[in-house]
Amino acid sequence: MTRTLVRDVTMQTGSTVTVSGWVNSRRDHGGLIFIDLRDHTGLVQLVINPEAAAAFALAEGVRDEYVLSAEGIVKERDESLKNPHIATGGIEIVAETLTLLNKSEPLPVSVQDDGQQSGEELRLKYRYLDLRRPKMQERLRQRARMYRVMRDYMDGLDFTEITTPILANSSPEGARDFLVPARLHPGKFYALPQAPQQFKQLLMVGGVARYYQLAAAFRDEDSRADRLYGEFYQLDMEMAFVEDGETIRSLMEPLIKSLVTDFGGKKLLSDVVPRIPYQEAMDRFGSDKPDLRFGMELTDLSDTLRSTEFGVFKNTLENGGVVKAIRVEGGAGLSRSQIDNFTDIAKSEGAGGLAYIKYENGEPVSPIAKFLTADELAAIQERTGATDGDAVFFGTDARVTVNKVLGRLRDAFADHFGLKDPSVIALAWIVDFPFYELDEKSGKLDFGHNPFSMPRGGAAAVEAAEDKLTIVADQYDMVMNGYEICSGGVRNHNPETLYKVFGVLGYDEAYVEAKFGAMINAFKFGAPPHAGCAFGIDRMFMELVGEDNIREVVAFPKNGSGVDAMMQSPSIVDDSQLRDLSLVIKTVE
RNA sequence: GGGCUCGUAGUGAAGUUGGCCUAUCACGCCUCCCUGUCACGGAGGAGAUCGCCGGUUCGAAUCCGGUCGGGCCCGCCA
Repeated sequence: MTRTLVRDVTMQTGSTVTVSGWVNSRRDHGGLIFIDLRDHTGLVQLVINPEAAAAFALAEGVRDEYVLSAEGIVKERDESLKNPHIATGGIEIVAETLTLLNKSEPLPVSVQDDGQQSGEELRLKYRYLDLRRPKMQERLRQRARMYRVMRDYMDGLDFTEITTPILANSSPEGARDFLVPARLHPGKFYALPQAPQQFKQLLMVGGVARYYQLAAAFRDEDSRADRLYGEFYQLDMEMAFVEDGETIRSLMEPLIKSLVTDFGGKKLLSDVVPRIPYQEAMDRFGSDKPDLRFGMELTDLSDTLRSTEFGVFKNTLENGGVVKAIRVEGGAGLSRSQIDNFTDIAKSEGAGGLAYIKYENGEPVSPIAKFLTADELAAIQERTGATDGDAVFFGTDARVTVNKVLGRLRDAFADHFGLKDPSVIALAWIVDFPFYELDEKSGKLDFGHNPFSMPRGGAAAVEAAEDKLTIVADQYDMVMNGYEICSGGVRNHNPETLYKVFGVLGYDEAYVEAKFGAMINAFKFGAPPHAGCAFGIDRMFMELVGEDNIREVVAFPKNGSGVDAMMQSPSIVDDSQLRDLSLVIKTVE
């Protein structure tokens, strides 16, 4: 007995077929029973007449989500009975035999897309039921298609997919590791890789030249709406004999564009993907991952207001801070309580408050207007381009704080005014990240992004720079609608330069060798220059299919506190397992 | 670690300025009726110690304190 898929049933009109699936719904008319049977290809209506006595008797006891097999003749429906809303609505199967393959208790969550959707907590606990929903089925298939597009593209460019170890080593930089106790080496641990970074660089030394991988990455950091707890997937790639990031960017860009348009069916804001230096992005958008679907660029008014007598601005400017502004079109219509909400957002990012000017009936209306001269008010309006109906919001503080505050507000205003067109994807490369940055708390110099990237100009430039903060790395992120979807860089393949960049932070050669022995060693044996990057697949997919929660695009995600509500992991293990691992559990404060 | 927020039948919601709440509605569930439905329809029924603990009060789903769990955010995280 061969089974026919529901989507193919129409082609079998007039023949006898066998279909199998779940009872999507049952409509019992007393002397006639309809069952909508669902498989992974769609729905089809079974008609069960009393003449098929055994089938009819069984159908009377059938409930939603029972698993059935049905054999019967595919019959074209009378015109008046056709249902244009479903793909198989032109036909129905007149069942001759029904076989009950399995029963089902009433479901704790809905498996229909429409109507009430259960809370996420329940959906995750019963994920196997949630996955029956057509939308979730489609997500899983779409994701597989995206994998295929990426693999086809990389294979076509002669890249080789290589799987790197999951049992790897703890890395001192970056996120918190997941540790795995090593049974054969009591007291020692593997770590799950935060990224295949070191392995892929070693592949370059190994002569692979063009590597990629759809790689699992593991990080034990708290989750967010756009950040999974624990594990996620990257399109990780690396390429030898590349000395500038532009080579990588222009190599990967067509793939992403095609994912946006061909795969995602979205419009690109611009076919030219801008390259925006990090500092410029911070100054113009207040973010290193700006959403470019809308404008609202920040205006620096520090020079304009250099001689103001308004105390708040004056003090900040005298202390080396800045005054910047953001013009919000239509912002004059914001209510007091709405502005209070934006003020709270500003404060959460470190602002003391949120000054603003509304432009109504040709007049600047503002609590601070009386502290500003007419010339200053005119200059503010001219510089920001504000017109009637707009509002201008000010940030005044140290430059980094102001950028952060206004960047966050820019995003919040865009949400409020609905400026994020879901059918449009705006891409950008953020380039030239600072190699070093100042740690805010300690005030000490630290690596900005990744210590393994090449400082522009190499060791000589590091040596020569008086202010180490001015050293730039050939390091780049790709941004998609305000989400960072890729990070990469030209790597430092030179042992001497590696020692140098660590030396600036006070680490000696012995430290570097202890921490990154394999890589340093490898680099002594003819390491080619190389560069690469890694795209966050889950996050990219989420944006392409228009979800705003990343758990929606993963089959079995953990919840926000790292618990798999379905499998109940993590869990307690047997004492014998701990003994094997030479471990004793002792809870510490 | 911190901030905000949510927790009411199987599911989704209403009620939350204390009292006609003996907690409302929809879906689902159970029983019965129904031969053209496709959100089938009709009649009836069951199902909730309002997350948990404690307090205030004559009286608590409602107020207070604590606690547990979820979500969003900050920290953290390429």
